[in-house]
Amino acid sequence: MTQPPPKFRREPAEQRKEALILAALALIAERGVRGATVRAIADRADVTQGLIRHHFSSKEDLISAAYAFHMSRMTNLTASPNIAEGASAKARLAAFVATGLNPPVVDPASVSLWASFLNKVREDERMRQIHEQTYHDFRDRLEGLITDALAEAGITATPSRLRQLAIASNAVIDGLWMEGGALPNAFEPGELPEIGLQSVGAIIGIDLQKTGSQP
Amino acid sequence: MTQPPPKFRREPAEQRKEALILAALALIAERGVRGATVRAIADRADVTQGLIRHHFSSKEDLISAAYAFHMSRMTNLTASPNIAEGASAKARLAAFVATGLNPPVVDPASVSLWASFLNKVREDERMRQIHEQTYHDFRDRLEGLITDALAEAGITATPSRLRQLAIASNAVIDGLWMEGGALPNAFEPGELPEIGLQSVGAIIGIDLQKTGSQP
DNA sequence: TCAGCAATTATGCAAGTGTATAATTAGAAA
DNA sequence: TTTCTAATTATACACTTGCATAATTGCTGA
Repeated sequence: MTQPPPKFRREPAEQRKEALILAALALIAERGVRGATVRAIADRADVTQGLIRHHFSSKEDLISAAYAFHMSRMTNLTASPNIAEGASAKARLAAFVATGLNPPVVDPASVSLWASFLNKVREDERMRQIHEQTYHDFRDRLEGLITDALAEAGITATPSRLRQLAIASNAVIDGLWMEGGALPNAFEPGELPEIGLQSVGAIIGIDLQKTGSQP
Repeated sequence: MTQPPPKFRREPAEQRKEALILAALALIAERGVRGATVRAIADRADVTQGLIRHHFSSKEDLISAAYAFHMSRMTNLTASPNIAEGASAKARLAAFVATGLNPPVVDPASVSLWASFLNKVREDERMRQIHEQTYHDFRDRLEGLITDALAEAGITATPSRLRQLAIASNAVIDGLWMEGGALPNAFEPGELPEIGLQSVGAIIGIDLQKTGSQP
């Protein structure tokens, strides 16, 4: 007697939750939050819809988890320095800017996800906190890099001015990121990081483009 | 015999269409596209739902019209020069930047609307065209102002460089606009235009802040 | 090997969705 | 006043939605 093949596989909870989150994110990016129905998500994850309610207390709960997951993923993407430890502060800042303006950070799906979540962020308190913290994390890292680069160049700046430089640089990066994702064909490859480096450099008063990777 | 009061008012088609569009926009800004159901829109416009189908061939049609209406409204808001005819090019550029970074252009509802529509833009060809044209209109106006301001200051720049300066300046404005709308409490009043003027000035190499309104 | 538990499926429901279609009726025109 | 038409309401239908509940079933530990 041969056994009939199993009708489904049991997965550890954490693993299945992540699979459901990934399916939700893919659908939200493709069709917006409204296209990410419980049934569509379950379908994409090759699972029946009841399972979602078993792992998440509600659809809102899944969406929140997906948002947190996505934001953390984006943070990790931009966090990876990708540059030698001993590099100059200027080189590190330049690398940070360039990373945020190249794939995979610049990506239509990412921008689409960001936009889809923005509305929920305004309603849901938990989401608002994730949003604010991610934004400030990114800006604070930027401010730190700017501070170091200025010090390295022998330029002094008040904390208030450093804050403004960080806000402005962050705005350039965000703006370019957004436009690059929303209008993927409007820019040449490499144009976004080039403009970004040039502009952040002009704002803080340091040329970031002619940067050898060596210290 | 007194006549019973009329049970409803007949409005000219264009007027009712605009009322329906405004109701739709208000709902989308408040609750996102998913909250803007046919019934909710009709309710807010003090009308029964059937009327929507009489004036628009489908809900999609209404949403498209609302998007075009909103974009045109935003364009008009930023287009109003609000500054004397004979003003210097520098002053006109500064006024343009400041207008885009103050209310009512900077506004949570506007950002929310923009985000809500972004997904639809990727699917719907008609919406994509509206989006691209609005973006390029704004950027082209910016490029014209930058060109004039540079010429006025005796600075020459290649067309390619002018394009890059416009993209960069546009990105700063967009980024600040977005952050100001998404995190209304994260910035002091007047901080956004201040940073915007400072940054655009640094990017193009002209101080835009110490600008008397006189030519 | 087998008992028990949690992961998974199966089924159904009540509310809300966009849309269609027919019945009213306000208001201008004659 | 009466007619006529387009604006408006009224009603209903088929479908989707999130959620609940009960019935299975894969797997692990004794």
